[in-house]
Amino acid sequence: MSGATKMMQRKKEKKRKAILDAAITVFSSHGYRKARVADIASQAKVGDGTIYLYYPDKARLMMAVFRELIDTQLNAWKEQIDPQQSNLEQLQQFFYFHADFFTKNPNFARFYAIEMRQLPQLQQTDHSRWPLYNYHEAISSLIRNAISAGEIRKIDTDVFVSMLLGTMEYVLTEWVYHNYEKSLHSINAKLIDILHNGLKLVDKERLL
Amino acid sequence: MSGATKMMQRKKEKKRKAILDAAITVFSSHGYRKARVADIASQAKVGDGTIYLYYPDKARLMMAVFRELIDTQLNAWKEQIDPQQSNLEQLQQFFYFHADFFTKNPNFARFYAIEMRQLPQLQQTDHSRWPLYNYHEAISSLIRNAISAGEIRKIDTDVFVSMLLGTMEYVLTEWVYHNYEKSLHSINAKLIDILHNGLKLVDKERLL
Amino acid sequence: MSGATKMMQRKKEKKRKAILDAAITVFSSHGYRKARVADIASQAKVGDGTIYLYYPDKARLMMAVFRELIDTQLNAWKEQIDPQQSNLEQLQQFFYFHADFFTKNPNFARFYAIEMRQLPQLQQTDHSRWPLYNYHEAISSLIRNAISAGEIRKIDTDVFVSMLLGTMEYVLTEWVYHNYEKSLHSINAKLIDILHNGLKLVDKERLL
Amino acid sequence: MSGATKMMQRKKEKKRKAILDAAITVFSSHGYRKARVADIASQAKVGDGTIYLYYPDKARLMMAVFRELIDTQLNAWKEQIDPQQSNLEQLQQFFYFHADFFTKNPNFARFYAIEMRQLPQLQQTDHSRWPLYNYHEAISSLIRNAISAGEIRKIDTDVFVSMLLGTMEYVLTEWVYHNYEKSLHSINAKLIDILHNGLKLVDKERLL
DNA sequence: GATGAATGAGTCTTCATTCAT
DNA sequence: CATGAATGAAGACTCATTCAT
Repeated sequence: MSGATKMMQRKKEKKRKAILDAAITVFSSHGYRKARVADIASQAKVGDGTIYLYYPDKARLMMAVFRELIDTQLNAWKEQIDPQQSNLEQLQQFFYFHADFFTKNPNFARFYAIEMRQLPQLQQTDHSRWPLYNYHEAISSLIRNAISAGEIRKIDTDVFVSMLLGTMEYVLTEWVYHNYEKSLHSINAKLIDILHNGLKLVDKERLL
Repeated sequence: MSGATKMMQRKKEKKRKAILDAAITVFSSHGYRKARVADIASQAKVGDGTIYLYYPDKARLMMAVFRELIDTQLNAWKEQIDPQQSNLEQLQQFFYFHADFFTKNPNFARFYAIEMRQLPQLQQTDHSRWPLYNYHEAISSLIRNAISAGEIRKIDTDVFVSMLLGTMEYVLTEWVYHNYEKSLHSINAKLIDILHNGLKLVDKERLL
Repeated sequence: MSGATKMMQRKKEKKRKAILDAAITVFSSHGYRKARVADIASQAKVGDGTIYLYYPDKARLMMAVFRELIDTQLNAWKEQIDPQQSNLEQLQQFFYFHADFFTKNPNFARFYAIEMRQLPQLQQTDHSRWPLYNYHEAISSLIRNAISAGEIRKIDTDVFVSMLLGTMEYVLTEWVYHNYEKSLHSINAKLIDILHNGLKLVDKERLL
Repeated sequence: MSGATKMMQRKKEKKRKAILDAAITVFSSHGYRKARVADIASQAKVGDGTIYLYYPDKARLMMAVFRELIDTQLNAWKEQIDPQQSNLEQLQQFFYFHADFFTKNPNFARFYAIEMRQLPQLQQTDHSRWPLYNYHEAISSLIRNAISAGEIRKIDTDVFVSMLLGTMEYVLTEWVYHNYEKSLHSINAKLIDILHNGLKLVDKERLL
């Protein structure tokens, strides 16, 4: 009996995954508002009502899609980290990794930059509901480590995370709005330079 | 004849302003989607159809509301600039000014951080349609001047603007999501420090 | 499974009929434009949206109503045909049958004469979409048979059909416009005389 | 003073004509429903409200347009009548004349065949309001004369008029629906044959 | 658990007509 | 007489969600 139950659970999990995948596809190509639950259902090859056995409503499904995407991204990033790299290098790698990903999947860039903003406001009493919570945590931890390791000076971690993710979002949004001109990689290089060295005149310049 | 026309033009302009003000109020309190055109009309004390004599549709009205808010902000900021200040100081002032404003008008913060993101995508072939175009330009020019004046080193202006506005948006969004905890001013100070000095260990720290 | 499906199909067909009947009633009494979809829905005791599961829009529903009426008419006419009658007599019967029907259902006369003309123009690339296509075909075939059987001389079938249906429509329209004065039957008799004998002076008259 | 008044009257008449002409143009190209009063006004180079000084509402303007077109047609037809022709020949001429006209002005055919049907129903207590009243009268009179002159046999005039106008409308409608295939002239010839000779087998055929 | 037919709330926009100037 | 800015009524349609089977 327990075996049968396990199999059913596995089956359920498979169905949940099918729905999630369908949702990713449909949300990505149509956007949250235009995406119809019925489309997701037919894409997932389940009945319309079935979706509601797995997710309470469209908005939560969207949230789940986000978390799925973000987790997938985070994991992919973590897997390709070279443990020899310093924390700072890993952080830089974070941006190059995403520049790569979005360049290759412009649809997801639109999704990330535009669609995330359409997320219906849920009660935000819980910080961990913040859609980018996991990103925040991952970067946050890297920064703290970099500080501990003496790789960078002691800056405010949260503010710095906001700078990084805010810039990333903004750049991405502009990139999408302006039809994928420019190169995300070239932007990255300039960004890292500013972050690392600040605005201060360097000694050489000061001499001039 | 020309007198009458002038008076009518003034009257029309007054009505346009009434509609815009009503729209700001209604959009701010209900959000773009829940705001009904009919509510805006009655708030502005005009007929439903009158709105369409001034704005082609709800989305464009929203755009106009934005531009109005942004322009008002920009002008208010410009007026309180001390011409004695360096470009860099003016830039810092920009953020303190906004921190002030949003702290005092949290409704507008929500509007700016959340509602702006609901803006229906119009054809974005024209860069000047970018909602924050004026902000971008204003900051951009300050930065270029600061560079010319030797106040800061020669960084990529566009990337830097993206960092500033992106961070501002992100911080604001977090602030709204997390129910106006923290203080925007304290965040500002930390932000400016990071931007100015970068991440690099300062000599003193390095010596330790 | 197949049983359940069959029952559902029958249920669906019943609902389709309910909607169609409600539409006939509402369209007939209010006219196409004033008829509200919501009224049809409540008359049919279904939800507003349900109608759209069966007909893509109001205009197509109207088309379906037409075809339904016309088919019903055609079938009723065919059923009461006396197979002993010649083609010509059947043709005459066609008009007497309709005169009867419309005299007894003046509402349908108004519908047929007036409302049909409000039909939104769909793309008319396909001749079989022509609302009176079935009528055209039925009469056309009678005429061809009458010619083959030597009952009437060899005239142009299409033109003759146009004469018949056009006259029918016009007489009906006048009848409705002029508040159902005259008798459709008396008109019929005169019409048939003209059609059959033409305008030519008959020999007797010529002799006078 | 009387001179000035006369001039004003002439001016008014000119404006009425301008509005009517504009209405013809706009109604013909957009159809009654889609035609906007404001478009007619601007086409006529008058204010929107001005139209209502000349016509009580859109529907009556449409009626006026019809009468204007029909009168123009009737007059044009009358002018080209050869007084030597018999009444019957004049009647035939009536159809050839219209076939010509509509072939050269397919837009008006659409207008006549389709748009006339959109005419909002006015109270039809008065027969002379019947849109085709003038046509009816003109043809009616020709027929009566033809009968008196012994050119045709004594048929029911009204029914015959209905046949003629009904057929004309139907043929025109089909012609428009089916994208102006066929030739109106060729149809005319067949039509006249049927009308004149009826359906009866002619002696020659009877012999076969 | 799964289905998918049924529901019905909810709103932007048009445009004929009016009337103050 | 002429204007044209202002009005406001009116309704088809979509689609997230439910629930009987």
